[in-house]
Amino acid sequence: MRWSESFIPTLRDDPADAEAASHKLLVRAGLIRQLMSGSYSILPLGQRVCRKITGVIRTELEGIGGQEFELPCLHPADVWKRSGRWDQVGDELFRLNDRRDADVCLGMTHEEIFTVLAGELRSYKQLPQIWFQFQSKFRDEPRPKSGLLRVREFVMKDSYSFDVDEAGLDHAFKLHFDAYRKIFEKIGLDALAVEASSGAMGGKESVEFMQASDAGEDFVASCEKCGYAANLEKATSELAAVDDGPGLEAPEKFPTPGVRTIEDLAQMEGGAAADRQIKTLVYIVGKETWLVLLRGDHTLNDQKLIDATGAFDLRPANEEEIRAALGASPGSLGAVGVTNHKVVADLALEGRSAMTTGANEDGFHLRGVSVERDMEIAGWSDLREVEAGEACPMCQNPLVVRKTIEIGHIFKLGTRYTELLDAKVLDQNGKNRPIVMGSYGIGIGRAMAAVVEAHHDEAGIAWPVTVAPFEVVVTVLNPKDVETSEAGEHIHDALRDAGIDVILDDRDERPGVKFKDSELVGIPYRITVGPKGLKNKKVELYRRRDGHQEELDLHRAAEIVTEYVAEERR
RNA sequence: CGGGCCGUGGCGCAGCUUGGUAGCGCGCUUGACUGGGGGUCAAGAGGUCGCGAGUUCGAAUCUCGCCGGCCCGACCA
Repeated sequence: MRWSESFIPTLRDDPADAEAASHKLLVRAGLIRQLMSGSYSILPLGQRVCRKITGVIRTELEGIGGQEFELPCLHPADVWKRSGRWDQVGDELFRLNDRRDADVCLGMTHEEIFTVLAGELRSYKQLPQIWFQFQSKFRDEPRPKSGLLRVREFVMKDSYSFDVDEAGLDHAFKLHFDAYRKIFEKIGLDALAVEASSGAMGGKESVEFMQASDAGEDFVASCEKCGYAANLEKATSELAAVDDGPGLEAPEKFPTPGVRTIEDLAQMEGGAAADRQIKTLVYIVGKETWLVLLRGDHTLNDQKLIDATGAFDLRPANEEEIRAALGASPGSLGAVGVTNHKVVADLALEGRSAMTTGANEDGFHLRGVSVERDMEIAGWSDLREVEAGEACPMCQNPLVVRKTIEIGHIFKLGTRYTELLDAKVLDQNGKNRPIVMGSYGIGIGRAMAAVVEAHHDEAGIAWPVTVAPFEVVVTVLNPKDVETSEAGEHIHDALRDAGIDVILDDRDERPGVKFKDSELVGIPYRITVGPKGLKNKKVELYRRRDGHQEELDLHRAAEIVTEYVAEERR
């Protein structure tokens, strides 16, 4: 392949609207171009990388018995209505009408459609099955950002497992877990597997694969010592016990003029330390008003509340709603004596007494409150967000919190979809039972961006050989010099014939331009062919990853570099 | 959806406050020189100044509306 004939539109400057390193570099190196917010064209160089990534994934999935499909993007509303998601997912689903005015939508994933196909399975003898595809997904994200990291249209590898029972699902899940580890390792990512919330997906267990990066938007708590790791939406920690001391017979109201915050009350003479206060938050859950209780110094994690309530439309109440519900303004709220609203409390409040909380009367608080004695708690849940430095729930070592990119997510779905969409088989006893299902995803573009986040420097991208658009570039310094350009072509042809992905930079450009471009694009090996070296029958090898250089004999260069590449392909 | 910023040749930007011939760098075309880290010289091509209305003799510039993009937050399979 000749650079002079390729469409590789590199840019000297960073695009003005890019922030994340991967965004800047993918655009500058000519791999992608934006079409509109959250929608990108993949250019030839980017497509080559994506093809390598999908190749790695395909190999591993076929290795665990996966069979490849290709399903439609355009779905009838009917199946989404039957699974309940038509009403559940809201604005994130792209909905449209066809010419007969029928409701259709663009698939945001393919549980429904695969489940419809799984309806053709009749007997447990046909199980297990693992089905997968690479297909575009559409999600009308409220805020696309960071180039390929959060988009509205993207290709995803999604796979689905179908088993007779839970044990089968556990096995399929484990197969995927191991396959994912291999995939991410092979494409050059150092993915951390973490416990995650299943979100609106349903199901009871899920694991996310996270790549540490400043460009990420998820936070993960992990323990360096025992390996515990969880998304902050799920993470827990062990807290030091708080000594409440002797309490009171009954709550006692006291004036707290001007006190609006936990901090105010902690500072006030006769107030209470933050960890001796009860924080009262008001949420609108569906059509109901709920009170959410936390220790004063703790923060609510919204996803934990969503998981605990099982609600999908939930938001903080506004000032008027709070007044209407409790008769006081934020700053003096409490749950003592509240019976007309549902009250949920964080586990850290269990058994606590002699606490201070709002009196539902502006300017007054209650002290001497015992949580169980004085409040009607409808449910206890883990609701608070873990903070860095708190003790690991497994081994008490201090937890580390890191920003990460979610590059893969695997779910144990269970029978939600198969029951609603009627995908059942007869078991060994001739009894009809819903297939037990798992679902597993990897975003291809996001994975590519994550690799860039993990492998770049000031000069540009530094692809691992396994996903590089080209493994070797042969840079001809002076293409007008016949001897130089012929030498370059010979090396190029020899590498190509040896099965190496090689590109010949035969452009009539200054050497500096070609060096900069090859480093920006991030090709792992560069063989420089120039008149100076040729006088001694030498060419120069440059390794992008660490800048290592060595001189090679002209006639052995292709052979040696082929070996280097083969080694790194693994 | 709330807050902030921004739309001017392919890319990056100036011009707008104070209305009057649309500019710079890079890139692009042609030619010459040059040839181991984005070279030099010469001659060129390329712009409905996001869109629409208004004010004005005259609008990139002022006013209003709309559209689009980025960032923070909300949200997020």
